[in-house]
Amino acid sequence: MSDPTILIVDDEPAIRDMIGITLDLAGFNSMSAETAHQAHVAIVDSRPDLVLLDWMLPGGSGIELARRLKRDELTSTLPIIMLTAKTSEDNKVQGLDVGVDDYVTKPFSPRELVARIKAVLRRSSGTQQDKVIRVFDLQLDPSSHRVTIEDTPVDMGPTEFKLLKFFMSHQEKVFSRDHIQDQVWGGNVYLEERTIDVHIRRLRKALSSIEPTSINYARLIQTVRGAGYRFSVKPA
Amino acid sequence: MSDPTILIVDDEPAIRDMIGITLDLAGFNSMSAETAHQAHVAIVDSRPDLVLLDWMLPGGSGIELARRLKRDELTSTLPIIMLTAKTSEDNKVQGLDVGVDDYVTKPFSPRELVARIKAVLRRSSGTQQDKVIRVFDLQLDPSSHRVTIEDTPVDMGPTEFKLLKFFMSHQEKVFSRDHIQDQVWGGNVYLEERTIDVHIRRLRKALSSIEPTSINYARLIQTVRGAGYRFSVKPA
DNA sequence: ATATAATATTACAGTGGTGTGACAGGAGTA
DNA sequence: TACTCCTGTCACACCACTGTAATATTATAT
Repeated sequence: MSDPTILIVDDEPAIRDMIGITLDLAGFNSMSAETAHQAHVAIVDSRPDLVLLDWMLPGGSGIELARRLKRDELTSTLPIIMLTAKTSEDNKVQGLDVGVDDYVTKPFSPRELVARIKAVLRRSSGTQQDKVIRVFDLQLDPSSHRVTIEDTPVDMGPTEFKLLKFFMSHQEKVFSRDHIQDQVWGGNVYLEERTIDVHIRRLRKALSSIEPTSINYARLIQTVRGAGYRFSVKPA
Repeated sequence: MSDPTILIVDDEPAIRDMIGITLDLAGFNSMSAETAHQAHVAIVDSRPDLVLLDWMLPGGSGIELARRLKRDELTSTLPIIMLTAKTSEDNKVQGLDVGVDDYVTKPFSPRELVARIKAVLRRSSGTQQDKVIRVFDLQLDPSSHRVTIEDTPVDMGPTEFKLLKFFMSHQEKVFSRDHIQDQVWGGNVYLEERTIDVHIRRLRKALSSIEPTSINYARLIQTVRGAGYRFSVKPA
């Protein structure tokens, strides 16, 4: 996996720069946003691996953003570290209540910040992203970037892998082509709608290639006419 | 859910028309305003789903309008996409700062514009909080776009799905064909009245197809002679 | 009972959404 | 450089779905 990208959300340019430099030195990619709005746009567009979020954004929108991110299913697994000048227990509790992953109080040392970031990334990658997803004898292992059916490797391109990973981690739910594009390609790429179809086709083809040992796993990728596609264990 | 309405605010008629045509082709309803004042009236009156706002309105009132809309509680959630000829980062930052949801620089391709509009609408519409509707062993799940009877999937077309969803979320109430047409097909299509009957028939057929394990769910769709149809748990 | 209005049912042709193969350009590699 | 793999797009084919008209059936009124 390439270097994780960290989004810094703070209204003070000096803080943003300082943290940015620190993170670069520590081997992270960093990007920054000044407001909650900017941050939300950046998150949807660029899908960072972690967000450093200032508690005290103008308008008190910091915690509001955190709450929104955790509420929305699509961003709820995105790790968030809150930055705050206050040390009061109240805030801490309130922050963790929202579902924030960790908490750093200003002033903090670069070393502490980096350590906490690494810890959170390690924790979240252990539990969330890198967990093997299994459906019957179809296995997808994010960490080794591999898909197997009954322990036989399935050959597919990177895009099909991402597509399958997205579907397998959001089963039994229909996604429009637009939605799929957002999730798999990212928010600021413009595709012909039918392109999705072609990749679906390639994914199905890949899943069928191993057969016919047992069930046809391509059937799990279901077309919902007029609505989009769905990964489902139940028959269509 | 009918087509979203987009308000175009630009002082140049040519631009308004061009965008209007683009949006119509993409399946949106569009309306336009020439000045910030007109726009504000239109917003209050017609409550569009999104505003495309030219940055450079005469009198520099574009950004002023954006700020006002975001400040006013009643319109603060209305998504705004700024249009501008400038590519400078300054404007971008300033625009996002005001709370604008996205930013498109002229000249832009119709495809990009439509893609951004869709993305913003998707983002702002929040997570679908659609809950599963259940009547006895008949279940309709909007998020997976599925209808099941005793966990057996029921096959039906998109229109029948919408029809059933409408009925199940408005039980024990009679609806005229006109009303059903408005709700399921949308307001601006002309249908032969009998067409509704045919879809009712198709829906009943689909609901009967799973049987005969227990009750006949087609009976829940009741004909009310001279008035319309009704979804009811009680016998007719 | 018969007539009449309202609804049910069937059949059908047009359309739009999706599946599929082919292709050219691009990114990465040897 | 030549090669390979991958990607996005197009063009064509196919079929599920749609709306309508025509016919059959049922309910209400005379």
